[in-house]
Amino acid sequence: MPEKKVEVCQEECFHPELLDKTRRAMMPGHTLQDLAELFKLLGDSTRMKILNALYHTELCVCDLTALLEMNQSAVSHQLRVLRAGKIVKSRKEGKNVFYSLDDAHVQKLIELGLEHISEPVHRR
Amino acid sequence: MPEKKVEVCQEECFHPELLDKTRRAMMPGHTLQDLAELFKLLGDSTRMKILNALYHTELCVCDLTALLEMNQSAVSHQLRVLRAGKIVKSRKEGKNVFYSLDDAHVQKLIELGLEHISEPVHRR
DNA sequence: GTAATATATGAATGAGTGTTCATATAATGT
DNA sequence: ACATTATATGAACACTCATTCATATATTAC
Repeated sequence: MPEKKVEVCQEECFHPELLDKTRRAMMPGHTLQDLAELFKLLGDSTRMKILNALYHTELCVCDLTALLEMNQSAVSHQLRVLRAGKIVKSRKEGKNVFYSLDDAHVQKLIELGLEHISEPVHRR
Repeated sequence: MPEKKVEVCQEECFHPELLDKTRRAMMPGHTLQDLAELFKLLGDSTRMKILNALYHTELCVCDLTALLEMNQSAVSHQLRVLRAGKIVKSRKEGKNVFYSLDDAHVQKLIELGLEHISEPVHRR
């Protein structure tokens, strides 16, 4: 059998010194993982609706359920995801549980995201 | 059969006036959808690695393939996703295709995200 | 105590998506 | 022309994840 084919491209293609430099400049893997996980939390329209609803005021689960016109169970599941990600916090009051945003960064992230999607047509 | 059970909670639970006010303050559905879709693009560790690699310099596909130690096909697929989302742009030079970030918002989003995940222990 | 209501949660299901494999396209060199 | 290399892409597969259903827990009212 001939020697195993190397899976990376040949000399004229990649730029070792640039690669090394880039590799050193990159964030550690676990940081990138955490970042991706954070954005994944924001990457669902149901959760985005919830966050937008909580943007100005706290709301209880059944407020959110009525607002989103969704299954209460689905709302609770998503709230759990957001709570686990430290995006929202909860406060119990009698039978109700009120949710609110837990981090000002979230608002800023949403605002920045808005700037991106409302950008004028891209070049090209 | 008795009348259909209403799926929203009863009087003492939700707050109609607050709900109406919140409803009016919320962004239109398609905007929230677009926002979620943008964040979904950032919500994958492979794509986040690519974006971090392109943070300071442009790179060709095989540079990225070597850097991520992944299948070239997987890298190309993810680049296509990022390109479709207007996150990166490409430039052809001979046999190589060089990719770079297409929007300064992306860097800002990543920086903001970093602030969130590197936040000191949350209250509570 | 029981009944009613608000919320949480586990299991099942179905849709979405990332990776791999095989292959196609495009550009360069001979 | 052919061979080689870089990149793109379609199909298949596996895995993740959002929603639904059923049910459990907790709180209030009676």
